[in-house]
Amino acid sequence: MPETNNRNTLTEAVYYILISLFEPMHGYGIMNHISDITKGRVVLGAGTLYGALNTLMDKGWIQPVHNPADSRKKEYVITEIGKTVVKEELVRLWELIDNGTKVLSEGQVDINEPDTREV
Amino acid sequence: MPETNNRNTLTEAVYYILISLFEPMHGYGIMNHISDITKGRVVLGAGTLYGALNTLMDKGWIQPVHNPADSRKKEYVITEIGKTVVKEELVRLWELIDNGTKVLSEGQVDINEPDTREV
DNA sequence: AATAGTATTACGTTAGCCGATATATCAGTA
DNA sequence: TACTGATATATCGGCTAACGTAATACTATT
Repeated sequence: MPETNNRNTLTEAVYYILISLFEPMHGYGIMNHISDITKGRVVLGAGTLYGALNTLMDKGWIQPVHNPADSRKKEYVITEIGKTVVKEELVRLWELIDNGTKVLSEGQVDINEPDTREV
Repeated sequence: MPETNNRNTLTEAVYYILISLFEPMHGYGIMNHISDITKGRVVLGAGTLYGALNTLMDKGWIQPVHNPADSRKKEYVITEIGKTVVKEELVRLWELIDNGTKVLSEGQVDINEPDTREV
């Protein structure tokens, strides 16, 4: 029984699906949308997409939307819970960037310089 | 043959190991350091840590450092390649944050408002 | 000897992702 | 009409990376 569930990070696929669904969108549209806003860097396979959609539905992070106009297209939209998850993920991403830029700006410790860091 | 290798993202563990090694550090110290700077949010298991260290050595992102002072401690440090990887990861993280904050600031489309979006 | 610090690996589990495949609809066109 | 290509949903199966646990072992300090 793992007490510390470290899997509280979103994959890139899930993250982009979630932020795509701040407006209602159908599966195929999500694929194209993600490819668009990442300039082709992130391209989801069909298995990834529809698999993730099911998982997200089970978790209650997204929900289906009925659109009577085109019965062929099944639309989804993010839930309030899903929005909270995205916000929490953004906090985590900020932490990563903070810690990363910190060491990059500090650069290397000069080996000839006396090291005044705390032990 | 997958043209689009989508595995160009760092895991949280690898990311934090890399930025820890902007100054030389030994395995056990890395564990504690990561736990420190993430305020206990990220705690690596031993297997995760040493497994990742080996992988990173193979990739040439980190390299061993000899410290004659304490032969018991095997120190590592990030390479130039490793630093480049971190910088590229930061670019990716910025993209995620940009796209995320964008939809969050835009908020929801008001359902009573005429929808002027493109089709 | 006991304790704390440190390194290492073997092993099992799971998540995540992709490719292949099947199916169906629609628009355009030959 | 029939064909074709793009659109669209869905699932199965398999591969791999990632992770954690546990166990082992060594060394320094007390």
